[in-house]
Amino acid sequence: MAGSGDGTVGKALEVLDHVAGFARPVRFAELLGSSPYPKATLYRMLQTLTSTGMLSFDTERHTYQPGVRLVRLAHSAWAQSSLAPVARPHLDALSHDLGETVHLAQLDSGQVLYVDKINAAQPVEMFSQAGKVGPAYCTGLGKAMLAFLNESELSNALTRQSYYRHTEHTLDTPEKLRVELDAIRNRGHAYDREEHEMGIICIAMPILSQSGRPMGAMSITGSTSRISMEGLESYLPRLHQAADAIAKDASAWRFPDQSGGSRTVPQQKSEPPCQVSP
Amino acid sequence: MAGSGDGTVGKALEVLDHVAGFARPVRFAELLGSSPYPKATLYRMLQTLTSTGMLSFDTERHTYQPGVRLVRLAHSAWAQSSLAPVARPHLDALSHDLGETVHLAQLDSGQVLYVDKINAAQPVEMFSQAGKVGPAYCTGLGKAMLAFLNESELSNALTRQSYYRHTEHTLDTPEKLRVELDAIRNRGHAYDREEHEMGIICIAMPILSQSGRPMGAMSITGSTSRISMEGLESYLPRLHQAADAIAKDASAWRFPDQSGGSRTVPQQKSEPPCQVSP
DNA sequence: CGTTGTGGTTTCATTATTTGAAACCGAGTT
DNA sequence: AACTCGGTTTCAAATAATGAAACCACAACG
Repeated sequence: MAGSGDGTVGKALEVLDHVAGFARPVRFAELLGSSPYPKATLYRMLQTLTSTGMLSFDTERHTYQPGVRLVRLAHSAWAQSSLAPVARPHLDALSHDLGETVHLAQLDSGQVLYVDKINAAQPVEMFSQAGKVGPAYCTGLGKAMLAFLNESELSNALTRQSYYRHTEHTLDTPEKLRVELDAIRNRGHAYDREEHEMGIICIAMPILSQSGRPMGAMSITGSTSRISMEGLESYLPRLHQAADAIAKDASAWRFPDQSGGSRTVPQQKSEPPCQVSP
Repeated sequence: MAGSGDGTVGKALEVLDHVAGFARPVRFAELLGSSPYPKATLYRMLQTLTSTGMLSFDTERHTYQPGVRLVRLAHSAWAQSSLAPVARPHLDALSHDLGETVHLAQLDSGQVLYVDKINAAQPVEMFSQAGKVGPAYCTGLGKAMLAFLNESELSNALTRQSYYRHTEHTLDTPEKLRVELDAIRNRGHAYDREEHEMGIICIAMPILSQSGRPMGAMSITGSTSRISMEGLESYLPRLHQAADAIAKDASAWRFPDQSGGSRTVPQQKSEPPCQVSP
């Protein structure tokens, strides 16, 4: 039931998030303005984060930005904690068969975290998609996952939604949303009827563990100009099959090898500082 | 000149790295075995990291693994701190024209951090490539960047190499490496003559800032079965042109907008804990 | 040319957090 | 029942974080 800041580390990470929140390099003063911490404290936190490579500091412009060390860490997070590696072949097949765009996402802090995307035509946009976050209350993926949370998780998650009215179809209150989630739970899959963005619709399905918890969700997306809700509906069997297959693989996965605990080949010796200066 | 652990946060991040180092879920005891911290301390650190979502804990198997929150953070790191977004069109064009695989990397802690890859044929492998790290001393990309570091940075970086002899062509001492780096600095580009992996060769070029510092490097890779060193050499002009263009764009970049400091649309309300249980 | 302001950095006594040895706990062995 | 092996909790001592205020560099101003 811990709130936000777990000790020093928690605070430091809040600051990190804060910096990442600006989608651009930020100056100290800007951060200070929008931060609960006093000057000196914030200053020292930034110092620490910078010297550990989580942030990088541009000495010319005096700006902070998320450091590349994160990219490295994220690689292992993505490879291990996300469904993406297991799901990839299934998504590929699905997108290939149907010729539509397919998304894979997981729930993170009540938000939809995209972890993979297979673009129908174009050659993928990589990271520019994976790692992106979106609202849960108004996307097919989000609703598909929310619908299968237990009550305590759900009520927690519902608190975190902004209920911003993106379009005229957005479900903009927890009450409306709960009704929809019940329907989804019964039906087994979710729709996005232009609730997040006009002209964009999708059909989404949760990827459930044995115990029925949502490990993630996948969706088939289309634009109203190209496809109708009924059109998407017709993909249901394939979608269902893919989601099941991923769930199955994901559970099977989890027992790689119980062998030794070190990397194959030595790569480096110790840890270092890190700084940018263009 | 700070060593490794900056205060509590530094230590916590070391632990995080440690967990990420295992490329699989790890149990407490395993970590304890290979950690300098006493039981209780390590335990509490893991708790903190888990409750902040940097790690996730599998309650069934009692294992830790990097948390998805990292993926989210890395997205902004990648988009802001890496050359990838700016470089992407150039890499695409290059790979398309030449029909070869192109890599983009940056130096992180004396190692090569891949931030993008355009695969000649296949439709990209996403994160599975971006975020990966490799040795600097025996790759074209690594050597291209090392060659343009200043003496203090270089000697620091050279310390961090493992000099593991991957192939019979690997330069396996700092001395040999320095000679090679001098040559590269004069020549302006680097080769990988099967130094990292037999059958794989590449030509690499640093991407230099105005001040001559290496912001990153790019390479064209091939297998000896398909192309010769001379073949790669013939791509030099295009490679050079691309590297220059990226350098130019990267410097021009850096002035997005000076407008307000908040996101466009509200997305969530506060920060939460995070846990996995499949 | 001295004054005021702004953005950033450092000091230092106070306060809160981290630390780790050791005790403890629960679930399997033997 | 005694023992061991992961894992978790306690508690006084050691350490690190805190933040008000001082300080510094530099630029704009009067």
